[in-house]
Amino acid sequence: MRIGELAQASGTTTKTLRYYEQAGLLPAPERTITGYRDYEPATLQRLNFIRRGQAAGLTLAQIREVLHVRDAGAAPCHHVRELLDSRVHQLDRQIADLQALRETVTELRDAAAEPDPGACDPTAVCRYL
Amino acid sequence: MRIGELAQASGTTTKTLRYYEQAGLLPAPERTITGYRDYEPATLQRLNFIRRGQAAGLTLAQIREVLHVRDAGAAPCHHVRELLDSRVHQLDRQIADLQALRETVTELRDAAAEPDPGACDPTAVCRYL
DNA sequence: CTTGACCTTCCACCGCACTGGAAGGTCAAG
DNA sequence: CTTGACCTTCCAGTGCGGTGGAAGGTCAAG
Repeated sequence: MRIGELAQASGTTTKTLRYYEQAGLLPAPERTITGYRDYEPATLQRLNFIRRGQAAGLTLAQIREVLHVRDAGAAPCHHVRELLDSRVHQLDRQIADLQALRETVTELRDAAAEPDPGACDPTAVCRYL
Repeated sequence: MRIGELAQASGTTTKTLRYYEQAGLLPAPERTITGYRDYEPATLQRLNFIRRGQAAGLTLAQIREVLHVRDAGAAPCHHVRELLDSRVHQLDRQIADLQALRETVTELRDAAAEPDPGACDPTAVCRYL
């Protein structure tokens, strides 16, 4: 299958597929006599895996590593579990940070909700931030 | 005050101060005869404002706009309130998204917690993701 | 007078995941 | 034979908030 077909089938673009190849996420496919990339249908599974990994918030570098474990013939289950686990912890930290920030910003906003411009110090920028 | 002093006083770097000037966050300061930047002490307030804005998760572009309103002689309170308000909504969305993602990733992780590599389809990448 | 810390400008680069565009080759339909 | 869709490579740019480094000028202390 040609790159355009694969792009359409996987819901991405030809640009992205070439980029993935260059980034080591997709193996270099066979070529036709005239140099066109000729993908195996199984590449679609690989792309779906990449998409699921991205949906879980993994980076392409992390996904690439899993794929390489797989390509080396090993089952990447353990590696995947570790990645997902550290991702959960990272999400917990991010959520907590954002919630704390939300508190702070809400307080600032409420203080600024009924602004009294006359009370502002003209030498300061804004007393509500 | 010279750029190094201001950097130290504000807890940033000379690089960043020059960058802020180029980015329109700091006005071009006076220069000494030999070309050194010579800042007014009030610049420190401005930098603190920038830092508070960043801490609230505002972008430099947003902060710059507030500063420009201020520089034009107006009180930016109203503008600041709108920014903070939209930031709160943005944070709410981000938090909700991350929480949903955390659910999904946790489920995937738990499914992978006791992996059974033998049950894996060797043609797929990993049945746990 | 020299040393070392400080300052200047300018240009390029970081990560991340692409995206755009130029210049040229290939293929199938009409 | 031409047209237009598709493909190739290569180089460069996006956004964000800086950071690194080179080449050169300035200043105060010893």
